[in-house]
Amino acid sequence: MSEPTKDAAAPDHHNMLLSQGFSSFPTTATLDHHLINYNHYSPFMMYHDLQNPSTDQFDRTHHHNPPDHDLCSLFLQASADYITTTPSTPFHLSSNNCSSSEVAVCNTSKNCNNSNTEVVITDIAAENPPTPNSWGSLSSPEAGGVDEDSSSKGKKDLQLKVCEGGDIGKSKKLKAEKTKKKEDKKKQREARFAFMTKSEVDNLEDGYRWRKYGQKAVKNSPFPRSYYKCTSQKCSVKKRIERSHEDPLVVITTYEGQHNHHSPATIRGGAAAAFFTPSLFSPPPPPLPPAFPIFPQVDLFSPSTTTQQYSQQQQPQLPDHHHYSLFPDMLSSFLRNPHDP
DNA sequence: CGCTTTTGACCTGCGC
DNA sequence: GCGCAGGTCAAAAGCG
Repeated sequence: MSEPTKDAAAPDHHNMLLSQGFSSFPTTATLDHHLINYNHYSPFMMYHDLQNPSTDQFDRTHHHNPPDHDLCSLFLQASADYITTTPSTPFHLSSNNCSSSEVAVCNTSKNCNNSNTEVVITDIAAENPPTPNSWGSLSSPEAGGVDEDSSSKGKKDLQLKVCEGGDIGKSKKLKAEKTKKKEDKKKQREARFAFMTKSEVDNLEDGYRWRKYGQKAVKNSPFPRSYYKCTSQKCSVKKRIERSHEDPLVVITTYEGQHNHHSPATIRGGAAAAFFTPSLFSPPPPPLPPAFPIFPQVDLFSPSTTTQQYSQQQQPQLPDHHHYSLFPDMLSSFLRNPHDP
């Protein structure tokens, strides 16, 4: 997981969570073609293998408790910081396992001060995230980027050629070209992150201002999906909010793209300031329970440093990509154990 | 009055 | 080509 870069004045949501007893972990990876989801912040490192639901190790004992909405929002703000300021994702994902409408299931449980919050971040399609230099020119029609219409028109032309071609070899070649074009188009899509949050409130405050531009009924779900755009000029970030049909208490928030500006709440000290209220930061959090045995609780940025040291060392810097490259191997080694016969 | 939400129409991709 | 589902647009309505 990366450390967001911040202004001196900006609240440090990441460290606020760390001070609450949450530790930082990467989000998602694939292992043996299985999509594995990790907690973003959690005192417990838990996971769920999508293709082996029997390995579900979620702590469901606190689900009846009312969720702590402030904490949910803090998660979202920290995650939004991450999305806004992280120039690259930790590792590539197999987004094929997860369609735009499917969000992988994984839970994080925290039982602290009678609050129970479950937040999950799933990097759905981060195959070709923009670099920091490209933040101002994200590929979207609104930002004057790649025109989706023209690419789809080209695709139609290609389909026509495939139909007209009598030569099998040529047809195969064209089909391959078609597939490649499809993949290229997928790569052009903005990075997407899905958050699953246990909450009675659909639209949790995440520090940014959004304008709703659509709502659609979702197949096989009684709950509609809402579409939002960031109201900031030249920012093409979108988010979708829907409730899980499997668990109506779970809100699935999917962010697409990266903000090219800071959170208005951060600047105004509005919503973010609420997180400094005594309800969250006084009295100090109780000691952490032991980490989940299979997944040692480590700070992946600097395993030997404390949270405080970590923030002092890392805060002013951009995320170091070398750290990310360590994650897949490290986590794969963690994750293999539960599946071993 | 300006901004946001609602909602039906429209567009696009995909499978058959 | 057709139907379906997801996503977006844009006019109208709602709200502070």
